[in-house]
Amino acid sequence: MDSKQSLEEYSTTKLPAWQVAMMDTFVRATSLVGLPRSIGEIYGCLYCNPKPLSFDEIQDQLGISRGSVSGGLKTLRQLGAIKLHYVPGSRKDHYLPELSMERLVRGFIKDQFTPHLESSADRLESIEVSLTDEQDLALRQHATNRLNTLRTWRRRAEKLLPFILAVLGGTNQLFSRKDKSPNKIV
Amino acid sequence: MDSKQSLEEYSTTKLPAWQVAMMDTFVRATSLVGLPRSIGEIYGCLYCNPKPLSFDEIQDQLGISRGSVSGGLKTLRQLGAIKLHYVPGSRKDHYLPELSMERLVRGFIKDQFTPHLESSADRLESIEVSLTDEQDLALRQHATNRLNTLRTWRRRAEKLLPFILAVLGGTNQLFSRKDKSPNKIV
DNA sequence: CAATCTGTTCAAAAAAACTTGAACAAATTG
DNA sequence: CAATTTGTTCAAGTTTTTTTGAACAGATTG
Repeated sequence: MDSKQSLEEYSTTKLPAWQVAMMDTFVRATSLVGLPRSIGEIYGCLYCNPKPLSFDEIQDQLGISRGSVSGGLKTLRQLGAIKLHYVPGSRKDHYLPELSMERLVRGFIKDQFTPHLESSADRLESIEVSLTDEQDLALRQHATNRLNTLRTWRRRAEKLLPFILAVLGGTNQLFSRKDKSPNKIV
Repeated sequence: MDSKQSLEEYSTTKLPAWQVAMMDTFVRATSLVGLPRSIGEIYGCLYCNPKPLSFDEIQDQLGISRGSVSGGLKTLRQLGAIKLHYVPGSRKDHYLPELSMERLVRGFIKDQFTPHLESSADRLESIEVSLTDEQDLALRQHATNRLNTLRTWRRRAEKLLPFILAVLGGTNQLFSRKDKSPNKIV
């Protein structure tokens, strides 16, 4: 029996064309937002398969290294883009893709954008401080103006995020507001 | 006279701390969206200076190569993030930063996102075609479902863009709609 | 038209990002 | 508890991206 044949062989089962094309879509999307190719491949792989896949099945389908699979799954978990799925009788972890666009985007934003936005608030304040060193008064005034513009930009970016999620989630709750001008945005 | 001293010397005038910090903000922002550091530096440099800068002044302040300045200015022009500013009496090009957040974002989206969105529509159709090769009917059905999900995602992403620009531009025109349900979005 | 000025191009160097796989750790099995 | 299974880590290797600077092209000047 081929029992002890656990060298993955050259594995990499040939995938159907539609799956390759679909995975390509995800690879493009992930590199568009600055994530490595392997992450797009892994998510795409899960997205195409009707059943949850294990670590080994993923590595097998993609033909990439164990290290890449491990790291990719870790990132995807952190982004909330995949979910652990318990499979009775198997010791291995199995994964399913998150299919809600809103949750996918929310995870991405929370992980990749929000931290930057927050730290930038601090950084702008520290610029304000170092501005007191500037001796040239006109220049200092100019810099102050620019700093205020930056603050405005940052505030707007912050306000934008809930909108994006609302539009993507299709919740249509954009208009519930606490203030008195329910039809004004910004 | 020191007339023929046109070797930039070690140039790189020491910049004030606030300018360095402000440029740092832009460098972070540009790498967040996947543009090279030098582009953030150049834009930041223009952003901090009260007067239009020439090629040489930029290179001087930043201490980077002529090639990088040339390439960076080219990209920034293409994104609409800087504007040529004619300076009487000088043969050199001078640049000013675009200061409208809406225009900055619009340029970026138009250049980096829209093309992808458009080509993806075609690509999804070609997946539909290659799907006819799939013999396993259940699998084919599954793939069809997933493909439809992708189409929905793509449509939503497309709808999102005008919203983003509207929020950032502060035009408050989000609610002018042609149909009869003026309070429903998506 | 030779010399200079302004800016671009592109091959090669440097830096950054990604992937690999062998060594490791932890849990489970027999 | 030795052997196996499952997955992680991380140094080294590979690939991709960015930067550099010398050669070039086109204007302008004297």
